[in-house]
Amino acid sequence: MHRNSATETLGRNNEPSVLILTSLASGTKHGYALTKDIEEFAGVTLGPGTLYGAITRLEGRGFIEPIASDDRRRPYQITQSGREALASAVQEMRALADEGAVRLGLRALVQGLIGRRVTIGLSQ
Amino acid sequence: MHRNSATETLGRNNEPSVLILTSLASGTKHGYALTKDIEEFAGVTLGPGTLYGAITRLEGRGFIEPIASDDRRRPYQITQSGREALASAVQEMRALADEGAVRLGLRALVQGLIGRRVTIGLSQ
DNA sequence: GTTGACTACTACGCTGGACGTAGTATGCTG
DNA sequence: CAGCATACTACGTCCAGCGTAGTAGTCAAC
Repeated sequence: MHRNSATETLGRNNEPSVLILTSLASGTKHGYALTKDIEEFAGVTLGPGTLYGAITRLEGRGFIEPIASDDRRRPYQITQSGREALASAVQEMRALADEGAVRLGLRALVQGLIGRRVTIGLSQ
Repeated sequence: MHRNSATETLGRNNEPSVLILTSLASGTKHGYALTKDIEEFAGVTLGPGTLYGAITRLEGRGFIEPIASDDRRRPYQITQSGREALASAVQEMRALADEGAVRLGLRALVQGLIGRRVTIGLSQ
C-alpha cells in the first residue's frame, strides 16, 4: 500500500490537516476529490478514517465549512480562519526546514539566504 | 506557558522528533540541553514527557544513540540513519510548505523558484 | 545549613489524532 | 448485470504528544 514515507521514519504526522487545507486552498472539493488531489501533489494516500476524521476536526475548528449540495457529495471550502492557520503552518514548516538544512550542512539549499538581503533573478 | 502555536491550530505535531534531530545535527547534547536549544531556535518548550518519550523512540529506531558518560547526564548523538531521516523530512517539509504557499497565493515566497533555474546573489 | 533556583531526569497516566477495516450505496461501463 | 470507481459512514485500535508529580544532584546566597 502506498504509505506516507514520514510514517516509516519519524512517527506519526499531523500532515493530514495541512494536506487537506492545502488542497482546499486551491478550490472547493469533496472528500473523495481531496483524496485524489492529495495523492497527486503529495504522493500520500489518506484512508477514509484519516480523511473524514481530519475533515470533521477541521470543520469543528472553523477552518473549513461544508457547502450546500443535493447529491451524496459533501463539498467543503476553506475559511478565512483556515487560510490563516495554513499560512502560519507553512511559515513554521519553512523555518524549521531551513534550520534543519543548515544544521545538516545542506547549506546549498539556503546559501546566501541567512540574515541578509538577497536578489533573486531568473537565468535562461 | 509557552506552548507550540501549531498545537493551538492544527492538532498535534510530530515535530518533537524533528526538533530533536535538528538540534543533535549541530552537535552532541543531553536531554536538558536539547530542551534549551530547541527553545531558542524553535520557540517551543518540550516538557519532559514529550522530550524523553521522543528520545526513547528515536533511539529505538536507530536515529540517535547515547554516548558513554559518568555523571547523571545522558548525551546523545545523531546517527547516519538519523541524518538521512532528517534530510528526508526537511525536503518533504519544504515541498509541502511551497505547495501550500503557492495555493494560498503567497506567490512572493516562491516566485521565480518554480520549475526554473534561478540565480541567487547577495545585495549590499 | 537550609532555602531556593537550576539542572537532569524517571515514572505514570490521559487524550485524541492517525490509521485500518468493514460496510453501504450510487453511478457508469462493457 | 458484473465489476469498478465514486463517496462516504461506522467503528475500533494504537501510540505519540503532553502534562504532572516526583527524585536527586549542584550551587549560590542568606
